[in-house]
Amino acid sequence: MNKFETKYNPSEVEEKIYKMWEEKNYFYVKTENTKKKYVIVIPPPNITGFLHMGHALNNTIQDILIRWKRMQGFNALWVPGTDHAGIATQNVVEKELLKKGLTRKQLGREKFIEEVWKWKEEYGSRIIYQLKKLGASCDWTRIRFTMDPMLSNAVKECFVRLYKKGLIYKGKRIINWCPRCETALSDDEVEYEEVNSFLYYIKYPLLKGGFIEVATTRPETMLGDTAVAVNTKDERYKNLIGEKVKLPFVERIIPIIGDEKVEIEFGTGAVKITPAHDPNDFEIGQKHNLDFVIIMNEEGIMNENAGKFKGYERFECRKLIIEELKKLGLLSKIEDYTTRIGHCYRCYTIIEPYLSNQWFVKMAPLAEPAIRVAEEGRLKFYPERWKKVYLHWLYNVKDWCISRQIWWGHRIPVWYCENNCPPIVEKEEVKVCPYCGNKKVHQDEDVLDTWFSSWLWPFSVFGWPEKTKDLEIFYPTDTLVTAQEILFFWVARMVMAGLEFMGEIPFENVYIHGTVRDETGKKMSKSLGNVIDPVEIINKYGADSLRFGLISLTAFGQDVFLPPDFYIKGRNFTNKLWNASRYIFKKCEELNIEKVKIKFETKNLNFPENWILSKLNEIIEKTTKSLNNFYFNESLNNLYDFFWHDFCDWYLEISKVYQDIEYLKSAVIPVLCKTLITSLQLLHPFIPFITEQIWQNFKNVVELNCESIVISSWPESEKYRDEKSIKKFEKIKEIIVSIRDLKAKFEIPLSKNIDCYYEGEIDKIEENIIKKLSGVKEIKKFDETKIKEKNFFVKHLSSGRLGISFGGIINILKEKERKEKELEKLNKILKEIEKRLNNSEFLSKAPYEIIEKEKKRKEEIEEKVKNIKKDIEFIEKRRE
RNA sequence: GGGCGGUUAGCUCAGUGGUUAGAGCACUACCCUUACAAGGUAGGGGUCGCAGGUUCAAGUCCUGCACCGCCCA
Repeated sequence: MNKFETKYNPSEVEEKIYKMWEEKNYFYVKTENTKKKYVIVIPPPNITGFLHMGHALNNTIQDILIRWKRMQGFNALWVPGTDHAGIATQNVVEKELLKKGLTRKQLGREKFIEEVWKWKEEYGSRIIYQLKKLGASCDWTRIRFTMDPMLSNAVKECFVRLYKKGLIYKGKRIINWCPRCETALSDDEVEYEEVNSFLYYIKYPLLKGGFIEVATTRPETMLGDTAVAVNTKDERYKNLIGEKVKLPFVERIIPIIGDEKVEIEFGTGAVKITPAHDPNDFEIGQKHNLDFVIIMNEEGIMNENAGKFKGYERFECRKLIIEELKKLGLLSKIEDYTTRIGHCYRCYTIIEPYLSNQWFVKMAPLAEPAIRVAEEGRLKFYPERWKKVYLHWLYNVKDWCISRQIWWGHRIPVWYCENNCPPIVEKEEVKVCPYCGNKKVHQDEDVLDTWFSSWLWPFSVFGWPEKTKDLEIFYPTDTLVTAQEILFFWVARMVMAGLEFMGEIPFENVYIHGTVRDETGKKMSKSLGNVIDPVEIINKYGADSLRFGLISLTAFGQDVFLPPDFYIKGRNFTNKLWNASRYIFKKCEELNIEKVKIKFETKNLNFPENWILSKLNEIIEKTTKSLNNFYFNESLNNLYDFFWHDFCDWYLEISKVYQDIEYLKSAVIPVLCKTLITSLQLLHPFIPFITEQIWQNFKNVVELNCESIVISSWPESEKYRDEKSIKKFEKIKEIIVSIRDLKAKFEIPLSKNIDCYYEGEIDKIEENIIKKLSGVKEIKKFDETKIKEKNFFVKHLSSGRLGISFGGIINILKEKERKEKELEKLNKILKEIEKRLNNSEFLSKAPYEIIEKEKKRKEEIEEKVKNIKKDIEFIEKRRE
């Protein structure tokens, strides 16, 4: 027989077990249609990333689903992969280069991209290996990267198709520009933050003499003003519409225009219009045919249009302008003002609204079907409230800016001919202009937004646009597990792409889990220094402890505030699981049973066996039900209670009572093993490593018919419930707890065997159990004459009087107080029940079962009250 | 400004209208009982944010308010 280590060593076991799983290929899924499939595609982590708590939660949930479905007999496929994360990765590599004193521009495009690939090969899979540490049961043979040739092909195909459909266009628009990354960003990639700023009131000289005063938060943009606008209805300014203003510094003559979009209440009611540096002004500029003057370069440095301010950085320029305006007497006042400022989501630099020629996806036609599938309920959200958020975004969706002025990413598949022919949009490289035959063609310099590849993920991973077998069998996928942060970036766009290119939603269920925060509710971030590193926890306490803690604390779709010691519950539980298993294992060995059968008849079993088997069936049903509803914490916490309390505290202890070797061999050991093995299976999706290790240890002892728990069958309820045994168990439980309670009150150690006296009927089995579990030498027939003895104490139970002789001293006053408190509480409840039962409306409106329940409750509580009164009476007599 | 979530034990959180509102950690007392001291036994600790309302019945549903957090404009 194999050995069962005394101590469970997670770090050692977990590594070994994961290796075994990989060697056995359990996570590999054949491309075949013979079984029902269940597919999840991973939200591909960024190649620059390290595993953090958010990933840990996200991937644990996916692993639970996949392991559970695999055990249920599904062809359960979890596709892993990573995302090339254009801007983020480029930033990281640029920083590395800077250490060597190099910039990407010095290196040139080709060399730089080589460097990024090198970096990717070296570090880009870190996070994937960390997922293995977590226990993620992905099919690693299907690992994908958004820049793999296959996925790049999908990106090109998508671009070309949308272009030909007229859904991709190039246009001069105001976009969000990051002057540090030197690229355009989509609206979703901008993070807004409220800041305390100032509102500057500036006097603009009128050509005819006098001034018009405008208010702005960004005075430096005045250099690019091409109009001043007032509301057409604003009586103060009506007569000024059509007049001219001479712009200070650049001396441009600009008109005063009227537009109903101008807010009369804001500032002075007159606003400066900078069409090349503000989205609202851009619209007004287009409408009124204004000039568009760009005043800074791509790095945020003022250009020649800024006149004497050329060469100054934008915020430095602001300071200078204010100084100059003051000197000229044109700055009338500065007010405090809170405003929201956009920041780059990758480097947090303040975004510059910037007029630029970029590629866009026309979103409205794509959004329409994506709206419909959610409205019709074909696409389901868990929790459902996210549906509203998703729809709101889609109802108001704006065109998506997809070109990025960086080098790392999918280069835009568009070529331009020197002869000003129309753009050539092709998947393959274009060498000759198809319009004029000119060989002088060049490809667009820009690359595509990373999300332009991610939105194809659920089918690009299977080889789309090729009609692969994988694509046919595994698309659409089943469940997407993600965090709320990328609902728009990613989820909504995947739905659009899925419907557009595959004609079907990419997944049926979207489970959105909460954000992991620290214990004060802040997001975990390196800069705040409040991160709990999951890898560190895994190394110290094991992935199972980490997973247990995370899942147990994360309620359905709720954010979780993680205390630093959140893993303790899991660590303690795995310890318990290990030791209970070890005990059962040793018992099997001791009894020298060839191989324990865990399939057996429930006839001829005693009540404790029937009771725990009834409980086992109950927990199977509960767990499956909770998992079906994505109630992960509920299922895990129920399993915890069942295993620790019902099984270990009660059944396992009861099993130690039996002396009858035959019954032990034929009933007790099989019941122990069956309950343990089934529990392991139910727990396996949550804590895969330890359950597998125990399974392996038991393989030679119990008839398991399966070499690994990973591929064992999910337990099915046998619908077994033995009410008589449950009642019997409740009876002895009351007796045992009462004796323990009395012993505690008298400060008698539980281990010290005493005699007790009991009035009710008990059989031999019950008697033995009570004796062992409450530390009683003998249970004697209740003796009336004993009551008068000074060291005899009585408690009134529902099944009869219980008495013990004691040697110590009880604080009888305190005990009486406690009883009276309990009595008071029960009386209060009793009154409420009586009130309810006397209420004719309750009797006529409440369901029958509830009324019956209340009646039963009343009887039970009355019984308890009666017994407590007797207890009090007894204590009072004793005092005399 | 619009929307969403939260407010339950000292802390972190469960609680899907119907028993006396639960768990883990922390706390108190006793116990090294041959699976487990990362344990066992027994316990203490709550006007469920506030104010109304609906209902036979509200921690749970509705309205308002307060505070915390998030999203969108």
